[in-house]
Amino acid sequence: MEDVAREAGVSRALVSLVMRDSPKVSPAKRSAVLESAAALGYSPNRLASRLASYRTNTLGVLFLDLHNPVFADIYDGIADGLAGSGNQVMVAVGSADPGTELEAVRSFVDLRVDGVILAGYTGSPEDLAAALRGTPAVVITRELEVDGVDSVLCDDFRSGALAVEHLHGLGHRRIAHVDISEWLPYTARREGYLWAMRQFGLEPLLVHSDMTERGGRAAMNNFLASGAAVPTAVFAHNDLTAIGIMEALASHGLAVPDDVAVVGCDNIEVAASPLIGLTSIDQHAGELGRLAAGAMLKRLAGGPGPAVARKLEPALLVRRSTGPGAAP
Amino acid sequence: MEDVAREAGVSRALVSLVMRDSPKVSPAKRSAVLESAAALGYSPNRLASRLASYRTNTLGVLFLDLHNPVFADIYDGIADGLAGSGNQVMVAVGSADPGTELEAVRSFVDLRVDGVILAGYTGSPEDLAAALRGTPAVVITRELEVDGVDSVLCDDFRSGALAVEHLHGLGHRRIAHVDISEWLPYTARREGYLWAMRQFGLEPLLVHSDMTERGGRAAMNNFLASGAAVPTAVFAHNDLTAIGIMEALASHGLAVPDDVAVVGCDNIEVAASPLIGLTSIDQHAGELGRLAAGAMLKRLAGGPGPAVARKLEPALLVRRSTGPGAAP
DNA sequence: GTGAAAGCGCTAACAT
DNA sequence: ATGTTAGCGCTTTCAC
Repeated sequence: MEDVAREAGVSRALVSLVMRDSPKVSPAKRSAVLESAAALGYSPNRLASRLASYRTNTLGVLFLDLHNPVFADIYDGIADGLAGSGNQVMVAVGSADPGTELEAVRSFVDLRVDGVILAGYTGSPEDLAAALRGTPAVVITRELEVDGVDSVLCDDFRSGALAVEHLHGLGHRRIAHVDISEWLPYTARREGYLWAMRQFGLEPLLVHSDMTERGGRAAMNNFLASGAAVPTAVFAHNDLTAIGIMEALASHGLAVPDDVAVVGCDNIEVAASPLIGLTSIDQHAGELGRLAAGAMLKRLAGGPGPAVARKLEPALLVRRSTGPGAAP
Repeated sequence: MEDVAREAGVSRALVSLVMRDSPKVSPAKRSAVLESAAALGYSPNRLASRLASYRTNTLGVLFLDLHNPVFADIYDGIADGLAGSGNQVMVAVGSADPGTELEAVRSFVDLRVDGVILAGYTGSPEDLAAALRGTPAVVITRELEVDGVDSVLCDDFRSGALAVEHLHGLGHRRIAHVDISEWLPYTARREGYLWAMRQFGLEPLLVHSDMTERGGRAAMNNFLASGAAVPTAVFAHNDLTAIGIMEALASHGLAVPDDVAVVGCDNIEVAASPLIGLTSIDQHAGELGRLAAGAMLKRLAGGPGPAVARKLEPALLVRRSTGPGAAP
């Protein structure tokens, strides 16, 4: 920078201004600076500028899992919602390990990102608040009551109820739910399922799995091997699990939807594929990402304040997996 | 940091050493520092430490597309290969826009990451070299001749040839290839296909698409609507495209593999699903990620030098989409 | 093992 | 509009 300034015959401060295209610099000097910068192959060290300016114009986005395509949809929404705001996105990927996500958040905070967007967070509100140290955050898919942390989600309780209502309407009475791990803080879908089952006077049947295709397959295989009476319908926590369930059913010679109807959740792209035809409950992933970006921008502009939550209404999309012929 | 030092009754330098758990500090002082750091809620500003130390212990990873699950496999491989190396990963996502990936690389470089891993890069070698400014890089899925930039890939030419050989062996003679855009630098699969077709004295049939499920569907729909003679087999550039093709065939009442056999590339998880049963050519995505991480670690340790390329042998996985009954 | 001093490369008042 | 002067929070010699 020193060199560029000398080469262009100006001061370092002027170079700094040009690099951030400030309007308060004469066109002549500007082009002179730009020219010698190009000649010297200079580009500003952003670490230094961030350190000095206290502003990084960078948002950290944490994904729980790259394998679930719903996160790609969320990413697109975030990118769309941030477009033109001058903010950069830094992505981190969590993992099954519960400590990893907090580690990633801490890392974002140590890097002084302006805000953190969490697409899925499985830890406690207290741990998150501690890791954030006041950095604004938006959590997608979960409602957290932490100051400065907004929530954007789809009504999970309603999603669970919607699935049961749909299946009940088709005549199903033995409706199972393949859920996630018991200890995860995502309980609303299960509760919606349980609530609706009770409303209809039906006996709930809960099986736990791990949110993956493989997990869904294993859960259903285990169940079928157990010799227990097979339900006529299954509601899975997400589409990946639902697809795994369909695979297990197929490998046991059970037809979908005639023997067993299946409902998933998320409405990932492949669910709509004619090869799969999975009835699913759309969580509006793209819209959630867009809203999260909007909420973050608003908070960045508006300063601290109490948590704001935005909850979307889920939408049932009926496809072949609960289609005609599904009546038991 | 000042405060922590005072609180613990030591100098700032000592705090710095403790924070980087240097071995040259007495256990007593160490715990004293750690304690007061916890009490004061202190955590080091990594921007400052990076600026001062010239080492970020961070690698930038650029993905071309989050929607293709093959990148999740690559990510897992990278994370696995980097585990225990003390390096952090920063992810950025490119997009269709050719400028975006270079922008992301420049951003990584301005942030002074120690190295960049590109999972898919569609630009020119010169542009990449310019954007990197000497930062070490590893490109996955492509061979680039740039100093300091290593390549890790699967033999694409062989993949294309393998697909044709497999289909020819099944008795197919009218074998089409649904390719990517003509201007993209990924031409080897196509060339392998063309070479093998020539070897067998067959007439090639090329259609271009965009690497997505939707694109594959559209390409096949267009083709079927055109009234041209339908090939008995199709080799798609990747699995996503292949699945789209299968969807289009299904919606036109054509059976796979009896009317048309389909071969994909990548061997993504869903290809193996019994619901899809797509014959695919495994590119060893996880292994590519692991190798890329290893190459990066090696380069970080070994300094600059000429480009090194590592090429893996693809593996054909035969499934239902070219299974028995496929003979035309 | 510990402390003092000199930067890392930039931004942000302030004065001109 | 442009130059000057201090830092940002940490790491790093280098003496003690």
